[in-house]
Amino acid sequence: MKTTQIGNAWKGAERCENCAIRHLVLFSDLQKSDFDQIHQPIDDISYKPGSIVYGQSDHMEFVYTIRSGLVKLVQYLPDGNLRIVRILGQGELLGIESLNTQVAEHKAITLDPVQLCRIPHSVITLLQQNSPGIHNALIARWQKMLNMADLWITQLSTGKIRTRVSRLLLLLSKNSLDDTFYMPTREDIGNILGITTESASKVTAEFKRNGWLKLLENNHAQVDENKLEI
Amino acid sequence: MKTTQIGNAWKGAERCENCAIRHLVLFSDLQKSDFDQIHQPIDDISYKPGSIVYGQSDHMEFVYTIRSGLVKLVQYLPDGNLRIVRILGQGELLGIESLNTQVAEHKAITLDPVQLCRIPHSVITLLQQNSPGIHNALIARWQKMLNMADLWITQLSTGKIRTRVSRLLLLLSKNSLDDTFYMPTREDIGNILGITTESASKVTAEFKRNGWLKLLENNHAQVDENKLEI
DNA sequence: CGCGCAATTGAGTTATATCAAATACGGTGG
DNA sequence: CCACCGTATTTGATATAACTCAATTGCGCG
Repeated sequence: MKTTQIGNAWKGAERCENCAIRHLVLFSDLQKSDFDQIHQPIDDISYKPGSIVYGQSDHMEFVYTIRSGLVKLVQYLPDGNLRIVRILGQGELLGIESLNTQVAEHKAITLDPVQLCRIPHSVITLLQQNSPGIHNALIARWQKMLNMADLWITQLSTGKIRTRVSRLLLLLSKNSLDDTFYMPTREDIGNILGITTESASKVTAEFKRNGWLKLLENNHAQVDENKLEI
Repeated sequence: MKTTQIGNAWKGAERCENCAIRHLVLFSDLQKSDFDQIHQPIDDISYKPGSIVYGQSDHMEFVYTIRSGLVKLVQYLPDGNLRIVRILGQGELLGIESLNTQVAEHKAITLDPVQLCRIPHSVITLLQQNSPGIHNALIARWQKMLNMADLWITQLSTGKIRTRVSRLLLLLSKNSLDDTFYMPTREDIGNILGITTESASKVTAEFKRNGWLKLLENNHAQVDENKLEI
């Protein structure tokens, strides 16, 4: 299942300092001297779509920065049902909650090809003691996660199905760099919105017939932002 | 509306140090010397039920610790609809997001008689610079909020109405100190679960008929935890 | 080219919303 | 203390939305 290809592992964080997306990640505020403190290896790992990064209730010794790709966070209900509670993208942090509890609150599954940096908890702990800048970066991620959770409640769990699918597609579209975006499977759409796969399919098929939604290759899609109802 | 009775205002934080619920609040880890840094007044304010502590998008210069009572956080949708995204109780922090953005993400309304400590942002900022212990306290609150948000998504926005009402009542019951709990209005239950007031009423009325839910005076209630389906 | 999974579609059922009316309740003033 | 008023809650009948189940089609991959 977890078909990870361990790429460039290296000691310490020499390359973090020159990382192409450093401005987007946790270490954006750090100084040269801060990086010198880091002696544990920070690995750069590639995942195929559908890989499990970690499971709910897993004991965690790492957090993960998303370099590229999308990851869904899934939570299971006592009755076996599940709900996708967030989708995280570039620059966001996986397993942030485990920094305090050592335990993962969610199952994290990649949606498309994903590259992650795996950061040992001990690195974060060390930086927290010596590099005050890290605090704001962590808080910012907590805040973004909470905003997204609230959005999930108000926009994606409220109202008629057609409205909610619209909101989801618009959200995916806006968060994308170009005018196309990753189109989740109908099953995932169902688990994001708390509806059945069939209902998700009926609405997306209708949007396609109306020409408001166009499916492209590679699980991507494009929407007409003016036609979709909010 | 906002009928606040400003109670004991005082300079600095002499009384914070000896606060009866200090172990529950943001300042639990602070030392004597930390309190000496605080020179802005931290006011203790009482609110009647239904008072607006602050509005969505308000410019914020304070955060609020809940000394007692319950506060609902409400968010409005573009179409005027609303959803209650959280209910906060003793020891929790209102307006935590405004520490970074200066703007409130929610409207905060008291459910029952509430006592809050109003803490200027500047106090938190100061402590963040000089008293590292405050960071963990803040992170812990972010984490608790996020856990609650996820619970709202998975437990309270997923499944049939009867199940969701059950989960809500059980949740309220478990979070209560004694075996009774604050019973929200049917309208609030609707806005918590994303259902209509009538549906909320029909289910709660049914629970009452079955003897699984007993209404007490003072908007309190009691449930038979074994009978309510999860 | 065919296989297997994902997506779509349709018919029938069930759950929930809607609309309207009746009842219960709490607080206020006499 | 009681009657009254306004609001919250309950209830019922009906309309609509969503789910369920089953069958079919479409699509990517070997």
